[in-house]
Amino acid sequence: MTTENREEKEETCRVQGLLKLLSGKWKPELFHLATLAPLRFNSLMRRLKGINKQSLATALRELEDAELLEKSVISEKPLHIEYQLTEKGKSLIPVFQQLEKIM
Amino acid sequence: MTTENREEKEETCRVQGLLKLLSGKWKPELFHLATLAPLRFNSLMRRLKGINKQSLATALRELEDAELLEKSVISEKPLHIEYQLTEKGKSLIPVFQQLEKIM
DNA sequence: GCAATAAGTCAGAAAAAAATGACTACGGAA
DNA sequence: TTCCGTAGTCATTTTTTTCTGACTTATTGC
Repeated sequence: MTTENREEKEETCRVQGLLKLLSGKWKPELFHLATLAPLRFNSLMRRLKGINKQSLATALRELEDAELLEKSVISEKPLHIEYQLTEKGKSLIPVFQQLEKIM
Repeated sequence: MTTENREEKEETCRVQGLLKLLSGKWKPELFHLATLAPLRFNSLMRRLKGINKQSLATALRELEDAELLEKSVISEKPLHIEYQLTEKGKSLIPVFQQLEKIM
């Protein structure tokens, strides 16, 4: 069996979607912040230095659509919205920790 | 301590570089193929359907620069080049396996 | 009622990533 | 010496992503 032949067992990469979802200029850090505490839009605008509303809104929506984050309306003094990790989102935390060890 | 206050312990995301490296249109699948067997340029051109030389060359160089892949000249019949995972590259395999479970 | 805070949307511009097509360089076979 | 396979590079175009600035909607404080 030559090295060339060994390459035959083709199979599409299933990780692609998740990597695409978590990549880009802001999403890795956004996800990381989400692992620490619930998040609010304007707070994120301040903490992700240099981001703009459009990009933040898009990133949040994509993570929400993928069910890694969920949105909830908090009925406190200034009525506001919080984003937090779903169970699926939390299941990614150990993966991130492993990645940190490798780098 | 309010939810807002809890967000204060800022810390940059260390995973960003690796996610950036492994994302993009072709790199996840390229890396995945690399986990299966050593790879050659023209074989990859055929297997990554729709890719072009430029993009493949760039992806390979980036993974090589990050020391996830290494290049070696094989002195066989038609002298050629093989790309294979480094030890650092191999350490990513279990991470990918974990990601696959989550999806 | 008027301004401020909170959480956005939208259209267009700029920047970054990916694709195209032509070209290069080397070794081996005919 | 000419052609083929292998492994690319380079300049330019196209596509995708990100940014900018103006505008929106709802709630709250004065």
